[in-house]
Amino acid sequence: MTSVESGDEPPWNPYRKACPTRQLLDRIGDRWTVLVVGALADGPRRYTELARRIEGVSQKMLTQTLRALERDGLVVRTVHPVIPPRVEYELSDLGRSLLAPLGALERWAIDNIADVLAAREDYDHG
Amino acid sequence: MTSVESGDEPPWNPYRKACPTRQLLDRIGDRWTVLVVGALADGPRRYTELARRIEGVSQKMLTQTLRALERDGLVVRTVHPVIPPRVEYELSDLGRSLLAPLGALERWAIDNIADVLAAREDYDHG
DNA sequence: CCGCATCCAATCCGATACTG
DNA sequence: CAGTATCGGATTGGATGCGG
Repeated sequence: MTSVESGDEPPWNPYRKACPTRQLLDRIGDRWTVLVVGALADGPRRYTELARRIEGVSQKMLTQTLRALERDGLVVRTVHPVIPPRVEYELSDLGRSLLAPLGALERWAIDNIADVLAAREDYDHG
Repeated sequence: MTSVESGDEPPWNPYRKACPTRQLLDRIGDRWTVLVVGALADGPRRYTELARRIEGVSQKMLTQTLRALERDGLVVRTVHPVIPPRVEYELSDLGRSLLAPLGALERWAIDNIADVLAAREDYDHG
């Protein structure tokens, strides 16, 4: 239990649990968050639309992910009081501002996936 | 740069399991990968040095994360045959190229964490 | 149409003990 | 110093059924 943590470390130190980067990573780290944000990039979508568009997501995880995004102010949920219910989700300004860094990551993935797969092949066989 | 397509869908569709973005997210999605990469940003580090620097990581997870990064060609592991053993880890060129998009994400986190926390507060109390 | 509740299997991960 | 091996609690997440 030797605490290396000196009580006055800067809050952005990524090794502290309360740091922004850590919190963001905890949010986008899960399997679905980034996919949902991406699916909302083009504009508002209905619940069923998202479920159909994001291959493999279960109702449970889609709902859970949308709630978490809504809670963090990244997604706005609008309920239209009609029958049958119509619920639309769209990115907030904050949510849209996340698209740029996410896009950079996607760009990296596309540009470098071949190298990564090749390295994996080498590692497993060599 | 060869594509990894299988079937008729485009390889960059993030909803396909084999897509680069999905694979990258699976890699950086876990709790420790990004922290380890960050801890190696300044140069080579020894195993124990990393363990000490990354607060809260267990031996098991540190080793596991380093192996995964090595397998993907993002980290280079060098064993110096001396007693006691000396093992150094450092980012490869590929690994270093990941620092930019990761940095963009970190900047977003720092710039927007306050808004996220405020939204959370609203959601929980309102 | 939207989404919550429950069950349950799979996985993750920290703790602990041991090794060259 | 730099790991490996194993156990068990905690978490994740899919499947299913129900409710507004």
